[in-house]
Amino acid sequence: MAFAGKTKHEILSEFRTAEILQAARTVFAEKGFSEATVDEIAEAAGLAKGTIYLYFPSKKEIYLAALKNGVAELAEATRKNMEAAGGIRGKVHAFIQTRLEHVERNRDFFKIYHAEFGNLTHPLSVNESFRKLYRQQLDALEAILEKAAEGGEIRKTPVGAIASALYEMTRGLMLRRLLGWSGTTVEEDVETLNEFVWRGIGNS
Amino acid sequence: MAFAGKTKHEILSEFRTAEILQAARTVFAEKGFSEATVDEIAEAAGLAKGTIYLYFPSKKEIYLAALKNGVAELAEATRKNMEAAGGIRGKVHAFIQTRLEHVERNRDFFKIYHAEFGNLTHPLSVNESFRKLYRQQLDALEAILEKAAEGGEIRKTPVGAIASALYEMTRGLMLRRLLGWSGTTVEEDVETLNEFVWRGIGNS
DNA sequence: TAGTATACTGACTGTGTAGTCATTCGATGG
DNA sequence: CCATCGAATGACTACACAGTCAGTATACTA
Repeated sequence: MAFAGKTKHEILSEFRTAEILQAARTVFAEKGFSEATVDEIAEAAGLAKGTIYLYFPSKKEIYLAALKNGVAELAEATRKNMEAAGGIRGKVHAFIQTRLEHVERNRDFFKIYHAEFGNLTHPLSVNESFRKLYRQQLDALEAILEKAAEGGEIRKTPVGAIASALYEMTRGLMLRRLLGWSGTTVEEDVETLNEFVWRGIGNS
Repeated sequence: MAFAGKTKHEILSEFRTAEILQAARTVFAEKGFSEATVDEIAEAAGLAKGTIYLYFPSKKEIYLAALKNGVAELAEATRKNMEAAGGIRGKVHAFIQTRLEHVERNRDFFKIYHAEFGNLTHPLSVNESFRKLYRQQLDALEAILEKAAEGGEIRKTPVGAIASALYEMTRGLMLRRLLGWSGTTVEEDVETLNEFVWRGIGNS
């Protein structure tokens, strides 16, 4: 981000890369990977197709760059906010809130992200590492729930299934918002979901 | 299904159509729509490509036929079982159970079905009607919850969001099973989810 | 058995698009 | 004002694949 100590070449390169990724996100979000063309990305970026290939080796790499970028950012924000929150109740709330709020600010990314879940069952798909990342997030969630269950903070449940349920019900509301089917604010959705989850796993 | 009163032509036609759809389901499940080729479907069906086009006008139509078939079946089974069940508690249980059990018997279909959700945010995607169907199912679920809330069977909640959550947490466990990440039986998953949901929306 | 009808075939065509590269542009500096 | 050089261009190539259709095989009929 800082330009200090960078050569002219590096500055330009970073700028072009960011420019292309921004355009790619718009196009991939609208059409999906297969239907999008590199020409469209080039046009959206205001560049010729050849220029795109000066900065990325293939269409697939552009896609992966756009995806990984956002995924890492979201995962990190989620992890951080959960860590900062005290107690299982706070952590679950942070999980839901972080993700739902993130949608609003990154609609294009979320369309790509969401579409990628559809490819999870195709072994030879664009992104094999995406499955691992998904698995890691579920495992992390599961571990937190497991610990809370042991500590008596929540009732005993099969935590693996609950982690999936929690993850996916949140994603469900994210999708709902993406489709414009929510007449509610993010805060309301967060509270609705949080209360639902909590009454579900609470030991009261 | 019954062959009575059918011409030779009709019988053959039905048989070939079913044969092709079966092969298509296998191929589309494995690769997804874009990555699958008509040649592969032909090979899986033990037919030449030209023959495929005697029974279907395009690749897209094969896909839609394979998809709609299964979607209608699942929706109908779900509706029926929910209707037969008494009370909101039974209906919710029927919803979860029907869908989770269906996965086990229709793995290929579910991979296609699941992949299609990924395309929901792409307006010009293969299947525009899929979104409507999804919406209808959510609306139906919402209506049932709304009624139960009015009747005091469950506590007052924003039913739209809860319907999405319920739908998607169920789909989440379906995906979990599809990926082979469940070490549990269907019955266990059904019970886990049902208990989670019920404690979540119960007014006790 | 010959003649006809119908199901099937697979080599071929047309198209869309990923990726290339010879050429042009424009900035810098002598 | 010209020379040099890296960045950008876009016409072009190669290829994959959906969809076609002239030709073949098979089943029926008389």
